[in-house]
Amino acid sequence: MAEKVKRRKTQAKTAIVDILKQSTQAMTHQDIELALDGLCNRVTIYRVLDRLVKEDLAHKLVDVDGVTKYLACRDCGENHLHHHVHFSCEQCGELTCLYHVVPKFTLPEGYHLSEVNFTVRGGCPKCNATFSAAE
Amino acid sequence: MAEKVKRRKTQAKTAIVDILKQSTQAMTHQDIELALDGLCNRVTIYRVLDRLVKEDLAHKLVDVDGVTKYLACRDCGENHLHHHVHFSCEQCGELTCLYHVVPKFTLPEGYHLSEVNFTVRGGCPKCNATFSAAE
DNA sequence: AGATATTTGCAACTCAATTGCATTAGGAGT
DNA sequence: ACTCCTAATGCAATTGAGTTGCAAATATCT
Repeated sequence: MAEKVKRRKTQAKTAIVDILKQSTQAMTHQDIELALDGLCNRVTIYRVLDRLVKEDLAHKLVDVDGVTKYLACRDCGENHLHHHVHFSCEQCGELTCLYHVVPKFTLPEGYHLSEVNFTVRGGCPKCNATFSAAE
Repeated sequence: MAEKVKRRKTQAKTAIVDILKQSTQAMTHQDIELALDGLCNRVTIYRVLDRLVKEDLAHKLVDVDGVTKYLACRDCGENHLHHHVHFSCEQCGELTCLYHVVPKFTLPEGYHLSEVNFTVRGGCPKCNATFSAAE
């Protein structure tokens, strides 16, 4: 489990980290590719993202519809866990972290927990507002 | 939103429903294809599964690693919601429903909830037992 | 600057899932 | 049982996300 490889600070990595940090929502590989505007190859993006996840600089998470998205790590505790709820809006498609919404539950005897993925789908405040207005 | 189409009871559909009902865990398309043993085409399986989900006879859910799986509907309330926790075992890969584990949480003002996907990853009792024994 | 291991680009590939279209087969009405 | 209509199926081709092998480029250390 020990990190053996010496990571390098490359153009692609720096750019991708910047893009992720600037986004308030989780981004798909495609989103990132678009934002990079040809700075590097598609494959490189995949590889950089993998590395970022390994280095605990980003989270990889899967939306309710199976789309994988990436998110810059922000004040994740020591354990790098995402115990809070992820909200996926049906209208605008945004996937955001509700950092302060942490569900309470207890697993039955015999289960051991290592990772959690809580995703809630529905309408976000922004879309609900325009939706109500249109009615 | 009204169902316009007249659904038909076909060989493929009956077989797939049976297979799903007999399984205690969520199944991938591949699992089902294997169980069907050539009874119908791959594409038909996809289409039948889509129909089953539309008819509220099955749930489609995505594992933490992005693998989509299907599950027969069992005593789902009127709303067909899966508010309970899904447990995904890291060792054996099984995805099971913990029907009695329902997390408590409250969304902030302005959010509207329509669907929920709670997946917890870790070790299931069966695997934890063998794991401990091996140590 | 030179050595070395990491990172990148490219092309080819895998795998899940979808689509168009012609054919088959439920099932409702006669 | 026969006919008709439409849903459902099979097949082949396609899409799209993600991966892999390998040679070339480049970051980092001395």
